[in-house]
Amino acid sequence: MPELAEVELARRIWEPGKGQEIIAVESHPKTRVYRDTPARDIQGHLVGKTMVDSRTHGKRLIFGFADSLSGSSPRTSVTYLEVHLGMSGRLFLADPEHHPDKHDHFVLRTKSISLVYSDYRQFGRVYLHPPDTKPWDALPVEVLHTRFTLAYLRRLTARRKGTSLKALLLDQSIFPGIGNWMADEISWRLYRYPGTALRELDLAAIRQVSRQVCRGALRHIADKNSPRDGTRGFSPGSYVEQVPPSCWLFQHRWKAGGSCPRCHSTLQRGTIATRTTAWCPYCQPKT
DNA sequence: GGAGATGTTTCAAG
DNA sequence: GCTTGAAACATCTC
Repeated sequence: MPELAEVELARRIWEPGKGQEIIAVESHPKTRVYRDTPARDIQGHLVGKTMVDSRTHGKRLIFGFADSLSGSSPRTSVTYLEVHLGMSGRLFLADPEHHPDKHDHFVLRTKSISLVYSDYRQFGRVYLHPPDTKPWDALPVEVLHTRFTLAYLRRLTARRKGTSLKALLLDQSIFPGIGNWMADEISWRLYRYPGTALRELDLAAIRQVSRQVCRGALRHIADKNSPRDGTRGFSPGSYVEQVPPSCWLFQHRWKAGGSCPRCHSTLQRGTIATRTTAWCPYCQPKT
């Protein structure tokens, strides 16, 4: 479920773990989320370390852990744990004695709280990067980064002229962090049918609107403090509740008989680029 | 009981 | 060699 802004919200939920020493790691080692990094590796590398960093990159959550500092000892190396939430993953806080339920794959214990990673569908995954490798160095430029220029985008899409707008926006190597609902939102704001081939589209407009939507989504969680008692995690799309209803397609797309917030035409639904897609037949006509 | 779900990877086909 | 699309993954909700 999580896209760009929800991933940022998840990061904030674990934020109270920063500066705290991990005294134990509990895991269900056989679940699929450990298909890249075995649970025992994570256990071996994180116990006794302190969380010193947390950030997001697209849909990826990256938490840095270093040896707990004592006195004047020099800065030690940082090991990064990366979490991808897949479709149904979530992070939440629990009390130090939290008893993991069957879908809580991963519990980092500190003296005062437990940091829990839960994912019932197990499409998510965790990676432990070798010490001092910065995972984001190898990741595509983020949509809101200054290096996400038109020239950069042109270079990446040079051979993709036949691909649909929807498929393009969902390509994480080009638009990291954009997911299904954001892709529909961007298409709607561009007044283009999501199945339109890239050769018929204006890449500068795609760049501009995708940045708008990313910025807008992040802005609406900016004022939210990370929940101190965040034991319930977050619900999908919870942050968009504050968006004026008339301004976002998102608010309407799943309602039965949902209508376009601009022209009030009944939204259409179908599968484009293998994903459920909603669009307005009047504002986004097939060409 | 059946369909569908806000994601990614793999593989086959074009 | 590149792009595209379907299937698979595992479980819950409607």
